This record gives sequence, C-alpha cells and structure tokens, in this order.
Amino acid sequence: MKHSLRARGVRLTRQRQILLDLIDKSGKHLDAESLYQMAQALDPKLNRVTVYRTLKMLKAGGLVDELDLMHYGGDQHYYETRLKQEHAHVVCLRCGKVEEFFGEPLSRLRRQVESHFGFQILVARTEVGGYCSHCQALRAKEVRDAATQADSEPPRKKAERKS
Amino acid sequence: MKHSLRARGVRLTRQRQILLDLIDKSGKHLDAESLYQMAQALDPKLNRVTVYRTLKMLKAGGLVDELDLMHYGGDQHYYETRLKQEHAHVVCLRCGKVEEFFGEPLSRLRRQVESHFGFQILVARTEVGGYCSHCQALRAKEVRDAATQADSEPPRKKAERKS
DNA sequence: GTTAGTGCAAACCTTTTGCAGCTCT
DNA sequence: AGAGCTGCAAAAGGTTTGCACTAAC
Repeated sequence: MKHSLRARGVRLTRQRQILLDLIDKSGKHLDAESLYQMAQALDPKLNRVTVYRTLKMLKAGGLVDELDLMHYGGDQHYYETRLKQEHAHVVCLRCGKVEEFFGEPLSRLRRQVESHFGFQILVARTEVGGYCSHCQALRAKEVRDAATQADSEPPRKKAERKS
Repeated sequence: MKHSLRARGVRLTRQRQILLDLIDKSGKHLDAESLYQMAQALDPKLNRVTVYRTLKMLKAGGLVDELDLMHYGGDQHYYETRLKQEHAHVVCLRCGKVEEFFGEPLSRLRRQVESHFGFQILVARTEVGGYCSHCQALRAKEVRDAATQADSEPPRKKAERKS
C-alpha cells in the first residue's frame, strides 16, 4: 500500500503512516470516526479532517473499498482494504453482525455485466440485509411478545376490534 | 400500494396520495429532494419532512427499496418501488447513467447466502460502478488530454476555484 | 525551496426530532 | 373523538471547504 502510494508521488506523512497502518492491521469495516478515534490515541493532534481526506484519497486510488453495510448503525461509510477476492457483505439487521460471502455468483455477475453492457467495472458492491440464523429465533419471539402484549392490553372500554 | 397500506391501518392522507402517485408514476431512482420538488408543484404546502417520513415508512414496510447508486451525485438515497424481479444497478461514474441488470447470478447468490449462513434475507442490493461503453472512449481521451496538458503546463499559479 | 498536506473553524448537505395544531377514519 | 399525521423550526450526523501554516521531498 505504501509502496503503491509512493510510486504515485503521494507524500507519506506521519499522519498517513498512522492511518495506513491502522487500516491494514485493524479488522475490516472501519468508519471514519472509529479510525479517527484510534488514530488520535496514537497522535492526539491528528485531525478528523485528515482522516476524511486520507480515506477519500485511498478510495479514489482504488486502495480501499467503501461500504454502507445497509446503513445499519447510521449513514456513515465503512472502509476495507481492497482484497484479492470479491465478496458480498451480509449484515444482520438485528445484531449488526457482518458476514462475508465469497462465491462464484459474484464473478459470474461481474462477467455478465461486462459483456452484456460492454461496461468497464471499476467497483462492485453487494450488500445483503436480514436476520442471521441466531437472530431469527429471537426475532420471532420479539414479534410474539409484542403481539401478546397488545392482546392483553387493558381494553377497559367497550369491545375493541382486533387489528 | 395504497391497498397494502390501508390494510395495515396507515392513513391515506392527501400528502401521501401525492407522494405515492409520484413514486409509482415517475421513472425510478428518485431521491427525497427530487420527490419533494415534484410534490411541491402539486401542493406547495407539503413539507420536506413529510417526504422523508413517508419514504421511511414505505421502506420499513418493504414497499420501496433504498439505493445509493454508488453515491454518484452525492450521499443522498434513491428509492424505487420494489419490483417483482431482483436486479442490480449499474452506474456510469462519468455520465451517471443507470442500467438495470436482471440475471440468474442474483437469485443464485441469494440462494447461496440463505443456505450457506442460514440467513433470512429481507433486502439485497448490488451496485456496480464504472464506465459505460459510451464513456470509455471519452474517458480515455480525457486522460490523454490531461497528461498532455500536464506536460506542457506552465508552472501553476494560484489554484482556481470552481464557482 | 516548492508544493502537497495539515489543522482549525466554519460551512454544507441530508436527514431526524420535538412539539403544537390539524385531519383522517 | 382521538390517535395518527403534518408543518415548522431547530438540531443532529456525517462530510467537505477556505485559508494560513507546516513539513516532505
């Protein structure tokens, strides 16, 4: 990563070294604010704006990919170093867990889009939202509880219709 | 759409009728602001906030899908009525044109994610960014021109700001 | 020594929220 | 009648920009 930047004449400032190291070493799916917090622990003077500018540059240079993760947890963007292999992000909308899916449908899709439209793909992103296996049961229970509560709610007045 | 809402006890106010009609009739990929502008032409009192609230409700109810379109043109969200058939959005990063891709890799992907993780999918989104066939040539020319210009460019003075 | 990069403050854009009043069923 | 909606104003959240100063090459 650093090598690639140097080759383009990008200056490797102290701040960028810190950020690059964090992005590389940390697990994936960092958003700007988290990255900023981590960076600030190492250099309290490092500004939030520098984080945004660095991420923007890395994205423009194709060194990181930008994700939304189905906007679970807000409208900020998440970043991960561009991996060798394309993958989809599978986000549980209840617990927020993110799984990565590698599979041939992805490369197949890419090839089809390229040939079908004569399109030159620079970046592709597949995000899936729903409930993970663990949360499906819990979710069912939550719905049940909510319904039960509604049913047993004091209809102190005249007979009310059920919705 | 209206029927489905009524069935859930959602009130069909004048404002919602306007917005629902616009979403249905207009081409796809409207963002909140555009929808607001269109709605305001029909009812000048209709507030932007109502647009946001309505879109949020439709999304929660699964009646519309939310798109980012690779953030071409900003960080706002776009909406389209949920179609029978799943499709990917292919966005040209130069001209902004959006193509829709229907193909079996998408349903294949869906099935694989479900069975591989035991995941219950509620919403899936595939977005592809790059250059459409028309823009590829133009893009190449732009890059060439930029390089030529850079070579022969006199030492830069003050940066000019875009108005 | 240049010129790219940084920090700071302030602006910006999109979206959400609190609340009083209005309206659909 | 009354819960559900709307409009207004104001705030929030995330990101970008103008500008003077600093540091990498």
